[in-house]
Amino acid sequence: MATETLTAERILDAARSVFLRKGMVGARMQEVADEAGINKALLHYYFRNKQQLFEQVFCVCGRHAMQGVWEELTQQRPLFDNIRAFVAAFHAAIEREPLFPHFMLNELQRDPQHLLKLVDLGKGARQHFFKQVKAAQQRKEIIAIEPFQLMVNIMAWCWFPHVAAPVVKHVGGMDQKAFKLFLNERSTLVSELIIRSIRK
Amino acid sequence: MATETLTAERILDAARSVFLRKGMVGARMQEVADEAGINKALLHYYFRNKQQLFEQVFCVCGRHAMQGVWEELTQQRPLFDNIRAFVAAFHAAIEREPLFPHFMLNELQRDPQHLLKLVDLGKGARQHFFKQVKAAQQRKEIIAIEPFQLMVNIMAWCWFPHVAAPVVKHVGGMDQKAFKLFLNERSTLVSELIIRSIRK
DNA sequence: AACCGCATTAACCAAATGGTTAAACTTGCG
DNA sequence: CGCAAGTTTAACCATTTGGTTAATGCGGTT
Repeated sequence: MATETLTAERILDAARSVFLRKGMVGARMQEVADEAGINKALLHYYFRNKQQLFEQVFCVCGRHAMQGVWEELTQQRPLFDNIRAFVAAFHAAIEREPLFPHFMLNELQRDPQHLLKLVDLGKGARQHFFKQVKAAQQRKEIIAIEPFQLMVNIMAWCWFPHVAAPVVKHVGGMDQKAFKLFLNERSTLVSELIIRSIRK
Repeated sequence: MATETLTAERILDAARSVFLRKGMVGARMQEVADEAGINKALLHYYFRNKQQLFEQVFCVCGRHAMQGVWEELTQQRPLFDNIRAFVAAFHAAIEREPLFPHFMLNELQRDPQHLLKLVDLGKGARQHFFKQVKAAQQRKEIIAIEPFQLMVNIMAWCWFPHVAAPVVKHVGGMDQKAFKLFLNERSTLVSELIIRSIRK
């Protein structure tokens, strides 16, 4: 039977869910097995050990969650439009996998080794972005700023509200619904304020 | 003998170091004991269990790390000066405890219960800040923006580079020294760009 | 010295957890 | 059918880890 791929798929789904919630350290193989509806031994039959299972999930998740987001930076459009599109795409992507930002940063802090598997993902997009920023600077459209600092600024405003979700919710006195509204407002606010912060 | 407070102090120091690096889940009581240069049983003699030890560390750490930072927002100064002072103070504080941002957000994600112990810390400062923002808006000094969004924007630019330190370092191709330089540049850049993003 | 209370330790315990093994079940095929 | 190969499971194992216990050390008091 071709049940193999089905089971493996079920395992990967369960693993992704558990790892995203608990992280590599906090995740329990038993919990993954339970959520996949299988025996723990079968887990080891498909994935030799926790580390290997984690790496599969990590790579797939990293690629899947940010799918199509980086590309928005490489389009043949004015810089500001690219920024707007990128922020909007990011917002939409995270809505599908809200725990991704925290998970990713957490695991990279724990073992920066994993960086090597992901860093190349947005490389082309970043290079294109840097070039476009420098061009805009030469045309005096934006202020003098290290392009990398600008990149970090954009990422910070996109990622932080999710990484710090519990704090933001609590300090702002929001429930889940209010928080979603808050994020929605941000989606456009962020691009406009980023542009405002650099426009000449 | 008054060695009691001394030992307890040594334990708390060791615990803070270990917890900051490994987090509550990844920390090992044995490692704390080793780093404090004592027996593991003595650890439980002073702090009944891991949870209690963690909570002590968490509270002390949260208060200590941000000491004097929030206050910068409550001074009788123009809004922009308060923002500049806050960002600078934050930068200086984090330099003393670089792992604090990641630790804090991680633990709050794991168990938002801890929020209750810290949320009141900056409450007065935030209220004062919000009032000042609204006043500046009425005087047409800054654009219309939800004060809370502005607050999140400031925090995001301050916290994110530290929370995402490994990624930032790696993508930017920086070693430790270059990273410190990068953060130093940011310290002034952030306040100026924040102001730029809202100034009318 | 005898004693008392706090500080400290070595040895131990029980639960959790990642991982293994050997047996059973399923399915396709000659 | 009967067997071979892949799939699934119950039971088991070794290690780690938070936590306990009972004994020892040690300084001050009478």
